[in-house]
Amino acid sequence: MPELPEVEALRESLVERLVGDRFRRVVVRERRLRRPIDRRALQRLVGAAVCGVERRAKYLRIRTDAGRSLVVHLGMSGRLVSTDDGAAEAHEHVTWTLASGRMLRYRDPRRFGLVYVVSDRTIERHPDFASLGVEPLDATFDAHHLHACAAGRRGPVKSFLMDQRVVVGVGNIYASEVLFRARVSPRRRVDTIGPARWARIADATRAVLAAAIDAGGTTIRDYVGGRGAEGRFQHELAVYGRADAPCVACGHPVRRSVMAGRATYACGRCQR
DNA sequence: CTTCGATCCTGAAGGC
DNA sequence: TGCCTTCAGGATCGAA
Repeated sequence: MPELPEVEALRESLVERLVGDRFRRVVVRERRLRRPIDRRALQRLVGAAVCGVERRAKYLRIRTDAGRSLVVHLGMSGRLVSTDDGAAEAHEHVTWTLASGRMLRYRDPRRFGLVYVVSDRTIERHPDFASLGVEPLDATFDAHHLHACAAGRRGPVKSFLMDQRVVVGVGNIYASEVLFRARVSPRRRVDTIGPARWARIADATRAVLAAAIDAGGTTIRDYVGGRGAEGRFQHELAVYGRADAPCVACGHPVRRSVMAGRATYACGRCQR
């Protein structure tokens, strides 16, 4: 479900709700996520104050003054929402109560997500974080970086863009959107891409992700922000989910295909 | 090493 | 209405 813009929008909405507050109680109803939840580790964060809410790739990191961070990954169907009160709904696997009385709720029907605690001292060496690529909104992300990462590879550029070891945060929706904006076919092999296309891909990646963050992310089905609000970028999608509809640039029908088992959308006329 | 396919899980949507 | 199939925003694992 959530790609970088959704997690970043979530981060922004949770910062003001969480920082300065303190975990008072935690209830784990279902521990079987992608990896089992460590109840005791979550329990040991009770009493700790939240001192920051950060994002790395698609991971949300809630820092505490205990020198440990609560890490949340939303998988496909996860939600993390801050409320003033209310009862647990279906598939709400973890509920935190904070000193302010506010609640933080993790809900994830498909259970592809993650909730765990990691020491700030070792988080960079954690297997989830150790091999992550560059942040697409950092200055080090550019055409040169993409070109260098592509050396020795020959697969399609869409899979390459979604490879979190190359650049983080681009998932299935934004991969199609970025390549449309860059006018590059998702099936184009990376060993046939020259400097001009890499530059367009880097520029389009930044532009699409930034616009999606501004719009509060994309809500296709499950995603909501930290206050339960849907994103608005679904209204700005150029190709994703628009099979057979006219291309916004040339009017040619948008084509849906399947790559690596994932729905892929492109304009066969605009993208080469 | 890369790349591909299968897999984890539930619910919504569409076809008949 | 109800049953069945397909599909869904992620990431990992084993195999080729």
